[in-house]
Amino acid sequence: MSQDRHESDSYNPAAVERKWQARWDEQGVNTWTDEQLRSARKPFYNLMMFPYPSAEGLHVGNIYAFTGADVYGRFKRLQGFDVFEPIGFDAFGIHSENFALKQGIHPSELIPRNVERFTRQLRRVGLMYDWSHTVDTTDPSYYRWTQWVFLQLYKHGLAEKKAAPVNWCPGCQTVLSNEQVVGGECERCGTPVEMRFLSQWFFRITDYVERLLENLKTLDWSEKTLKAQENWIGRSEGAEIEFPIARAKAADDRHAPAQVEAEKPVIRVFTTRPDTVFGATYMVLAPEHPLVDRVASPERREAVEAYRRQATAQDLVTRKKTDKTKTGVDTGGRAVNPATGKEIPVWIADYVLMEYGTGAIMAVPGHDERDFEFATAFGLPIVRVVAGEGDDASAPPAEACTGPGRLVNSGRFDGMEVEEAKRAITGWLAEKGLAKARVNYRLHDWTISRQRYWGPPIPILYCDACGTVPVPEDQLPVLLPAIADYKPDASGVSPLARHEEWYVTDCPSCGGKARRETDVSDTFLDSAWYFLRYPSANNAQVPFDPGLTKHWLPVDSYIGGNEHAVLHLLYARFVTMALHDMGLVAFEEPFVRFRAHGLIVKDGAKMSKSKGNVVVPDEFIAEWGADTFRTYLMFLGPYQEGGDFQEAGISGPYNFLTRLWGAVLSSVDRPLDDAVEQKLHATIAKVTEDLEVLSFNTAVAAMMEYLNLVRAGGRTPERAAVEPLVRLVAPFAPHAAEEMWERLGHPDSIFRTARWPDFDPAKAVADTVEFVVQVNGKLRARMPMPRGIAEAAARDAALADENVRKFLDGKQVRKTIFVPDRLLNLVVG
RNA sequence: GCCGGGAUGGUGGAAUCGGUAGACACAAGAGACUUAAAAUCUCUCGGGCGCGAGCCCGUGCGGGUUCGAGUCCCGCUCCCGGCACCA
Repeated sequence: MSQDRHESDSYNPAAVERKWQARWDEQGVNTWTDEQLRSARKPFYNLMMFPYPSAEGLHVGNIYAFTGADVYGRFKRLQGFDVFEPIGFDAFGIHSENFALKQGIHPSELIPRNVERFTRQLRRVGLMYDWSHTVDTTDPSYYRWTQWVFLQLYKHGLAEKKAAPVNWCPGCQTVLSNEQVVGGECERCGTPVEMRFLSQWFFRITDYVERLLENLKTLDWSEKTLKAQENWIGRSEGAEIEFPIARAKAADDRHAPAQVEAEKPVIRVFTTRPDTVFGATYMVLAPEHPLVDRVASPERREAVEAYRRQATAQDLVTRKKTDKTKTGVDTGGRAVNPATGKEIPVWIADYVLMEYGTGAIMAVPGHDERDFEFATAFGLPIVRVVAGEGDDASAPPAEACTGPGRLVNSGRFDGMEVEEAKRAITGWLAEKGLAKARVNYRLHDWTISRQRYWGPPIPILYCDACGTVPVPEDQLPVLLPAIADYKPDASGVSPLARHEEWYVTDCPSCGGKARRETDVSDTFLDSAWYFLRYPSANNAQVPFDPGLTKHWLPVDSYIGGNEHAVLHLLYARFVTMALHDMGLVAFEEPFVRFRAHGLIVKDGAKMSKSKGNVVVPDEFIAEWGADTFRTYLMFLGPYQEGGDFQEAGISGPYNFLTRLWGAVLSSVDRPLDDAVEQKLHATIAKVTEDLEVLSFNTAVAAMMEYLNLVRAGGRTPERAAVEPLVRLVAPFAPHAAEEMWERLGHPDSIFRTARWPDFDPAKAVADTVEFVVQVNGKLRARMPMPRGIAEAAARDAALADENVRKFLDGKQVRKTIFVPDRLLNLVVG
């Protein structure tokens, strides 16, 4: 007798899941051939952020994120879309390298091991991935094209090498992007970041800043993600104003008169408050400002130098602390306030940052808190130039006064309101050539050089004869050599710079000796274009096939963590926009819709090794099955807010699936009960609406509620009652749904043959409603009423109710509020 | 400091075009079935009063608008996330 029959009628998750995962693989249920990708009728690109394959393995947070995205993808598939759901590994980067160093295992050995483990875990969860279209950023067949992307940006003038102040992490011994510096510390290792001047490759993301900001309005993204991007870009409107230097140093004039003539002896400042220029009583330059030497008077030079040394030696954490006592020194130099014509002193102080604006400010102590604090500490003059309601125009403010008001002590602008004065004063100074309206951004160009080993080498050569030469595209990839001594050092150059046999090569242009760029590129470049690669993952000829790209992109739905709101998402947008301008892709924005999922916490705290509250998913899946685990994760809270992982709670979804299983197996062919039919339609409607907006927890609740009715009192369920429920539950518990689907007599996979159930809105509502009667807004009676009951009839029934009459107390009903099918409110007294 | 999001039973959370607060689930308690256990099914489950019908109170705090407020407005407190000596 064939043992292929079902041994048992009780729900055995492990057996069911093993069976269906094997069958999906055998039959290619989730994979696409390139031919199929080309001919798909209703393409739907369902993307989730690919993981970094850490040695710890997949954690609950990953599974939570992926399951939500997968539930949505499966839902779309059942709705008839051709869903492409790929996955890959973001395996380059400092994270991986640091871990490899710690373990003493070479990353080229460690990473494949981690990838393998991740793959095994992901498969166990039953995600609908197309395992025939994966990417691994460390594979030469992938990073070849990452290097290609670099070259495209280079060719279009968007990549340039320049000496610049950079964030240097002494811990990781590499340069970091501003995005990777969190509170003055390295995002990876927490070491305080120092400022260094190094020659680095930059991408000119600031060329795109206005579009990156403007396009945000067109995106269907989570509000918090949009806001984070907006904050990060940090646009502020104001003016650039010139303050002529009053006393240029005599020494300079003597030694380099021509240069002095060429340079305008002015200090430029950026301000968002040009209206307060009459109140600028001194100026401050950042200690690193190039004009410091020029303005400093000979007798102050020593003090200035001393302060400068002290300020630059300081790490950026301390330097950027708001609550720090203000320090600074007078340079002895003076500048002219272009509004008042008066000479004012020029100071240097570390509260002015070289990297923002022009690195110099006009200080208006009367109307800026920092300037006020500084002026108070050093006895500099404070003048009021804006007076609010009840302010004394003649007296200097007792604290920085930043509110609205009208101008005073500002000559012809007196009496003008602040906003108007901003425009008027900028215009007035502009006429004299001393100012212009300017927009300033917090966003800086993207430093992509990394003095590390574990990344794609930057595809650039330096030739004595030809200068900077891009590696010809047909010579890509520039392979990352296998070296044993990949540990970084304090030299400021990459470990690759220790390998002459690698970096010395022939110049492709003149044939002479050339030297390779020894830095590798930032990991964020790897992930800034991976979504373009997936459909073309098996094409070795091009980075992304134009036809497939046109057919499948932009991405229809993208789901990931909000920790990437400003890093990955901004870079991906920039790269896409640049490729669009090169005519390589048809769209500017890569992700039409993005939703940030919430965080899974344990006992109210973020899971972390040090707290010892990390939940290892494997054990739960082994104990309860992937279907229960998935359903539980989706049920525990609103997906976009995350929730608390409580072990006890998992039995709820398990019971639900078990009860559903029992209902399916015991179901009989019998016409649907009226009440069940109504609830069925209502449930389909609810689940459909909820899944579209990722409200997974309420969708699960609706299904539970429906099953409770179907099984109420131990009644035998109708087949027609449970069959649609199997389809509704399939996105959450795909394996169990397949098995139940099969036992209901369907030979092929539910995801291939079944359609998402339709509902009839007319049948989704009950014939009888529970009608509420209020007296003066307080609930006094509930009564079953036929749907659509008229106000008059409802009123008659209400007035007949004993309790209602009691509260009416014989008084005149002054007013009646009638909400159809809901309530009647009688207002008396 | 600025910008988002939030605060609802013992617990996770439902319900916001203003209209029955606490769906669904966990935990707890009681019961049915069973030799027993598991499984399954039924009931109770915000606080107080009442034999009961029912009544009063209750969605972080204080006001307000409204026939009616968890939901809207004003003023606070606390928590989470982003930005921050950004000129």
